[in-house]
Amino acid sequence: MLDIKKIRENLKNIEQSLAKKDKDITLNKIVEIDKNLKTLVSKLNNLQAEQNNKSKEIGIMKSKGEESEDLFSDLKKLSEEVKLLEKEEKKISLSLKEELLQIPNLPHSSVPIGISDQDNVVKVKCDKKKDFNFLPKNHIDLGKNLDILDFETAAKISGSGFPMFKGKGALLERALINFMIDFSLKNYGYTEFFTPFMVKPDSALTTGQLPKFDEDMYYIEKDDLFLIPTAEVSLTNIHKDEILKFEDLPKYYLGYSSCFRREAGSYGKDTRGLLRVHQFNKVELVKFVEPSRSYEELEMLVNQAAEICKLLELDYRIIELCTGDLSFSAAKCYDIEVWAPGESKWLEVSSCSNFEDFQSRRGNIRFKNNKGKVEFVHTLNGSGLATPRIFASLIETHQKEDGSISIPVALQPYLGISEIK
RNA sequence: GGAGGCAUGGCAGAGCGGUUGAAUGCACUGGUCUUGAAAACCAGCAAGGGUGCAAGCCCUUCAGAGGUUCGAAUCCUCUUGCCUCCGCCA
Repeated sequence: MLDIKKIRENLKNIEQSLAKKDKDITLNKIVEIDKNLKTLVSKLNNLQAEQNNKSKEIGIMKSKGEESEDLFSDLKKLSEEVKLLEKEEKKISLSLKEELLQIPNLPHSSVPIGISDQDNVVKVKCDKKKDFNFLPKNHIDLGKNLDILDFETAAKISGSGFPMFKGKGALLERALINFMIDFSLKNYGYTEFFTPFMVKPDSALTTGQLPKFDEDMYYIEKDDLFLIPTAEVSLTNIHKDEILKFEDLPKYYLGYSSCFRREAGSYGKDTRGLLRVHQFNKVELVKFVEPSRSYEELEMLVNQAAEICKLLELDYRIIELCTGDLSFSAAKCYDIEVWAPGESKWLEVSSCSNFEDFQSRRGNIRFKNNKGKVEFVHTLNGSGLATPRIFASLIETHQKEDGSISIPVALQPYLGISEIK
C-alpha cells in the first residue's frame, strides 16, 4: 500500500512512476476522496472537542450537585451531529483504503523500464550449458521410465495438474526440501518455521494476494480461509501489527510449505509434467530489515538462492525483471531460472523481491528506529527454492544415456544413494 | 460440537458511567552519586491523525464491530482470540 501522504505531496512523480508498471493506473479518485476526508475530519475534530469540553463541564457540575437542562439539550444535538459525521468519516476512510489497496507498489529507480518479459535483463548469464552426446529426454519420460513420477494416478485422485512422486522420486523430492532448508539454515542464520498452510483473508491482504488476485488462490468457503500460494504469506504475517525492536533487525525467516495455486488463466500452458502444477513444494526465505539496508539485503538474497543452483550443479541465470513484468507488490525483483535440457527451456525456480514498505504498511509491521521513532520495516522474500521445477531440471540435467540419474554430491547425503536407476 | 472464564501501554497488573490516555511494578532512556559498575535517588517513556518554524494544542484508539448515554476501558449485543471442563478425533 502506498503512503497517502506521499501521494498528496508528490502526485506527479508517483503517477509517472506507476505508469512504468502499468500506464492505465490513475490516482484521481484517491486524491478526491482524500480531499473530502480531510475537510470532514477537521470539521469532526472541532465538534468532538466541543463535545468533550461540555461533557466535562457536566461532570464537574454534577459533582457539585448542580444541574443544567440547557447544557443537556445542547449536547444532545451536538452528539447527534458528531455521530452522523463519525459514520460518514468511517465510510470515506474505508473507501480510501479500498482504493489504495488496489494500487501496485512503485518500481525502484534502478529497475529497467519495459513492458513485458521481453524487456527483462539477464543479469547473470550462463556461459555454456552442459553438453550431451545424446538427445536428452524430458523429465516426464525420464520419470515414467524410472517409475519415480506418476501423473496419471495423481490425475485419477485429484485431477490434472497435481504431481505425484513415487519411490526414489518421493525420496528425491524430500531430499531436495531438506537440503535446501539446511543450506540456508546453516550458512545464513535463518530461523526455521513450519507455518500454517491456510490463512485468513487479512493475511493474504498483507502480502498483496488480496484484494486483486483472489482468483489465483484456493479458497475454503466454509471456514473463510485461503490455501497459501507460498509460505511468504504465513511468514510475513508473523509480525503483523507489531512494533519490532531496532536491535532485533534484520530478521531472517525461513519456512517450507506446500504451495497451492489455481493457475487460473494459464490453461493450455505447460499442462504436462512438473512445469506448472497446482500444488508444489517450496522453501521460502523472508527478511524483515531496516529500510536503508533493503537493497543490499536483496542482492544477498539472490546470491544465496543462486548458490543452491550451483550446489545442485544446474545451469542457471539471474534475470532482472523490468518495470512492466514486476509483480503487484514488488519494488524490484530478480528471477532465477535453471536450464532444463530435456524440455529445452529455462524454468523459473526462484523469485527474489524487495517490497520496501508496501507489505509492511498493509500488515502494519513496524520497528522503532535508533532514534526511537516508529517506522515501517522493509520486507523481502525469495524462493530458496521451488522444488518441482528444480526436480525437473535436476533429473534432465543429470540424466545419463541409459536413462539413469546421477545425484549431485551435495545432495547425496540426503538420499543415501548416488544415482537413481 | 457443548459449558464456563478471560481480553487494558514493551511486559506484568489496577481501574466507582464523568477533568482516565489510563494507578502501580518491571523493562527501557537520560541524570545525580561512584575510579568504573551495581544499588539508591530524580526525571522521561504508547500509537495514529490534524495544526504549528517550534514548544505546544486538538482529535482518535483500553481485542474488533454495533448499541445504551449529554458522557463508556467501565453497561448491553454480536464477532474474534486465549484458557478450563466435557464430547469427538490423527
